[in-house]
Amino acid sequence: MSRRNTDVPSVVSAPLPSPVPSEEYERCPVTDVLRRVGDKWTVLVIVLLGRRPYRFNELHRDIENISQRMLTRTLRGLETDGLVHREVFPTVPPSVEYSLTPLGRSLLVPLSALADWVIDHRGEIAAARHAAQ
Amino acid sequence: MSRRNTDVPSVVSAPLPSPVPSEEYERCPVTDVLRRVGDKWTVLVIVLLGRRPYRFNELHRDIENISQRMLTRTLRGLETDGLVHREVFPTVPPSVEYSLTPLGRSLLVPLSALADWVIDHRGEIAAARHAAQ
DNA sequence: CAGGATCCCTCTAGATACTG
DNA sequence: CAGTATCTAGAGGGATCCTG
Repeated sequence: MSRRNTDVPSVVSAPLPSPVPSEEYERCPVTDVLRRVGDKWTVLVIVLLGRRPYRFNELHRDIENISQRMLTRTLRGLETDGLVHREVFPTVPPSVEYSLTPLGRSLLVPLSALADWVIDHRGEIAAARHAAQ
Repeated sequence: MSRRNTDVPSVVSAPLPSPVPSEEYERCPVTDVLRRVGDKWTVLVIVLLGRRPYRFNELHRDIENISQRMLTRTLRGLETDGLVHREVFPTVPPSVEYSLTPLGRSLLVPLSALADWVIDHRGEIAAARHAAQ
């Protein structure tokens, strides 16, 4: 892979066309995933499921203030993208277990790196925001 | 730092209280940064500025279809968080140059890792979405 | 050149109520 | 238990016009 900036590896420093055609970013897969992961609940759900499988109401209890609707939507979105596995046990009453797929588990690695960056630099960000008022 | 899951380092596997108190995620700095970076234009602007400094209309030309308003808002947001530096040259007509701060440049590293993950797995994600219809 | 101001529209989060 | 259905407020995003 060609790289212009040796300080920053990977696709982020790969050449882009100029101007960037709209299809390249409106459907940009990176932004696509960032938007999924950047919503209000998804990261928290992924982190919890990274520890162990959860049942629906277990998540509902452990994530304070999430509505049933948003929990359902978050889980459905993750399931649609193949990040979460949903297993229904035909018991009475019904029981559904959610867990990370191998794909979802692999996402924890870069997500964790980004989370570490935020933790390491949140002071600087807060200071910049404060300075900007 | 304590870790439960040795496969996945860092804060993502650190213990969380149960239930997670609302302040812990509503103002969660990780989600906060993810939401900034997860909007429609921010990543593209960061990536471009990671190559070289840009002037306003240069970005406006190179990012096809972005409105002036959204470019301004995106740059202001990045500036507020200390990720982008804005330098005004008092020429006639006025000239403004945008560049990444060291903080912004450091963000390229985990952002790049996440982008690489997406590139490596976008086939799986697309397949999962297709399978889910 | 680099925006600010204004209006508008869509999309999503969230609350509430109901159900197999 | 594990959801669905409906409604609303607000944010995100865009088009257009205007200016130091």
